[in-house]
Amino acid sequence: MNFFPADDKSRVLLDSKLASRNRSPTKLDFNVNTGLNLLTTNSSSDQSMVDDGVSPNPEDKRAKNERAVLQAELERLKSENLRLKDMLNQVTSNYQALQMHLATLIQTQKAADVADQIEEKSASAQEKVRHGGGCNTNKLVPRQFMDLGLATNADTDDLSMSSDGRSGELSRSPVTTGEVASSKRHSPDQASNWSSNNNNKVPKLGSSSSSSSAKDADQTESTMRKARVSVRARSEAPMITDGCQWRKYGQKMAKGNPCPRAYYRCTMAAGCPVRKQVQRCAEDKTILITTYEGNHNHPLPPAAMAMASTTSSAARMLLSGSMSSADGLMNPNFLARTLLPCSSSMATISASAPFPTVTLDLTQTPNPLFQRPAAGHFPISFAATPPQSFPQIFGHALYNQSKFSGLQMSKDMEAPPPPPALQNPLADTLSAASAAIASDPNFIAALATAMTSLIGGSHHQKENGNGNSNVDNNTTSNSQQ
DNA sequence: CGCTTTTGACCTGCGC
DNA sequence: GCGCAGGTCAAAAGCG
Repeated sequence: MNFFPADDKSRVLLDSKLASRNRSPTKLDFNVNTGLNLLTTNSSSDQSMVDDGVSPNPEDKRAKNERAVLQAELERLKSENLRLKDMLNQVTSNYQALQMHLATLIQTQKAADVADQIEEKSASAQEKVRHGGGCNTNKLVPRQFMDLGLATNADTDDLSMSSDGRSGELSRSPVTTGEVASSKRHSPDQASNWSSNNNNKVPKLGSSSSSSSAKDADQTESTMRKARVSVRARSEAPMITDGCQWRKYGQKMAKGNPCPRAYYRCTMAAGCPVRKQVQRCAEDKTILITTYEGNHNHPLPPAAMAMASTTSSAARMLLSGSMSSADGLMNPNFLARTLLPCSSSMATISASAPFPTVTLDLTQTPNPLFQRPAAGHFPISFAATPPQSFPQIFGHALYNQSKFSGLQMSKDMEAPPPPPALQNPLADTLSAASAAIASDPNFIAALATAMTSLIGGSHHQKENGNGNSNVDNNTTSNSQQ
């Protein structure tokens, strides 16, 4: 007997094609049952036969038919769901593979750059050691580390020790450090002067005469320039909210700009060296230019981490690049390759300014990172770096860098080995991007949307600008800019 | 009363 | 040496 005419056979084939592998036994059972209980498992094509009025119990048959229809629909949806899942998995795997490949390419390129820089530097150091003599030689070697962008903490700790012997004071040393690093005005002795300025305005000239090596250090320091990070953002507010507490300590009319420039100092901790300048753009007064300088010497609230870390990272990278060259001047190519690849449309570096300055321009397209993913720039892979990983990176508080970077120098890297230097540019670019997010609410919204669509909502952690990539620092880290 | 802001004076570096 | 410009100080004023 053939209970399965052509219709049922074709349906079995169709079902077997749609069903997943592990569901085939069920499907088989289903089909067998269908064969044995023709009325209950008929598809809609059998409806006319079922409803021909011959059946003794039409209501029961109708219910069974409905059930059969629903089951068929369910099976269809299941198979479609599986198919979509397979597609999603394939797309995801392809996406991840591409990201890995891209990251590898970027890091390879940066590794080559960093290797070149280090090679040049070590050659220069060896040259100096060979030709240098006397007490200066001893100073030169650690200087080389600093020239690679290392924190000036060790140096300044020494200086603060020599000047007032109170370097252990947390609120003191960082201040000194922050100012020493580079202010063209404050040489290290002046830095200690700065730290005591609140009490005594008379410069401590005596402290600078402690030794000739200190003078050499002063001269060298005077050639260093303080890195700054400038953020341009459209804002009607007098100041962008970056999570920190600021106290205004001055205001000046700057040349070429009708808008006054305001000077703020971080008041979250006594002696925090971080300052910022806020000024509206002369050309477009809706653009607020905020320039950050220095590193915080205290723990930061999450809301402040993004901007603080960004300024720190960007400035550190700037110094790292600038110090890489033999004469301490900037190496724009290096910087361009490390910072700009990710965000050339929003970040610029000014080497001609009094201070080396990284400018993050958030006034352009709110999200160049996502709008131009294939423009040849590293798209700051938020997706490659899953959102939940940001807080991990983020966890390295600036406070810690500034606190330990000096020790890393003086104690020959007893701290856990920092990530390879080549990873820092990546981290820094992430930082820069996170800062961008932090300061632009529209960007945050765009990012949230993009991430939701990219990650499929599996990662719901909001960045809100807190994403930070202040990867634990580079041996060449300059925790105090 | 304590903190913040304002604002004129002062300091420093740089170019001429 | 002088003037300019950027940056900072600190007394006075404002504010909650």
